[in-house]
Amino acid sequence: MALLHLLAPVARGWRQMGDAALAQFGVSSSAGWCLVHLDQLGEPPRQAELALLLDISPPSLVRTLDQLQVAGWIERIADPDDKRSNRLALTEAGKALAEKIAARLAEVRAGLLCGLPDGAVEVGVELLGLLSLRMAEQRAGVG
Amino acid sequence: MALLHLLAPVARGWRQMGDAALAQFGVSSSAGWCLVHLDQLGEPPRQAELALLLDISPPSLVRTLDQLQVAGWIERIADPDDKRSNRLALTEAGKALAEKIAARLAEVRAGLLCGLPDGAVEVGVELLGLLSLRMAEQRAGVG
DNA sequence: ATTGATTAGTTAGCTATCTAATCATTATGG
DNA sequence: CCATAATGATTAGATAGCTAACTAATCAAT
Repeated sequence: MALLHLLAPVARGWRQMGDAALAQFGVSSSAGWCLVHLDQLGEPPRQAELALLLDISPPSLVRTLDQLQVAGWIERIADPDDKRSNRLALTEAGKALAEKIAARLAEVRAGLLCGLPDGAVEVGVELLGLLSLRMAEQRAGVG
Repeated sequence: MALLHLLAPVARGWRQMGDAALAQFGVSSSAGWCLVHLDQLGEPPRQAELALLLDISPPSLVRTLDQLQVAGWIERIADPDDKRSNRLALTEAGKALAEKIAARLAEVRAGLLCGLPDGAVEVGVELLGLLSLRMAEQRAGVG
């Protein structure tokens, strides 16, 4: 019953915990996740690919990338095969930062998830995955 | 692992489904929930009480209440016992609208939650409730 | 009774997200 | 080969949330 109502505040809380944990590095949670994903990908992705991974829209990603680029942590490299698209690459400094951030976020996540009832996280992931699918269907199918 | 990453997009999706379902009434999802909660409460609450129910901060509520008041669906009634506080009451029209909205949102919720694995919703509620608690502790205790 | 702290609501300004529209480039189909 | 469609990134403008700071009113304590 209250499940759907809990989603937004818990999501906000998680973002705020990330923001607090990454404040020491001078980046927000959303910027931090950009860096972490870029570090984990082997090949420099296009912006739309990264947006898909982060579950945000391409326009939303632009601002964050601008900040990261100005700060010197990423580069937009022109794709030689397609002049419309950029490839997103970490700088040296960005790669080092991404690793610190990943470690910090893993700590925060571990602190938050430790000692939960057996199997709860798995059920939760399955549940949220299903809801996500259904929402995507509704947007596509009914609309 | 991906649990925390799923929260934000699913929460956004749910809000968007609410917005779409309530567009016919000319209200957003957040405004709609205000009305529904006001209708379900017996006594006209103060703004801070409603904010608590909705899991948002009191300043965030102000804008929504302004809109609802301008649209003629709620009234801010001066509390006779405490000149600082308002009591939030639905107008006649607001009460009628709140009931339509509650029915519409219940439909949407039912469509989204039907046929999920046994007990998944219960586990999800427990999980999110626990996370919410831990986040509140961290904010209070560590900060 | 006056001073100081707290509380209710608001305002101002920030962030992150969204959609719709635009521009440049690439792909496609007569 | 050219016209049209589709794609990648961006810009513009909207919304909902937040914190910090402010006003007005109430409470508490000497």
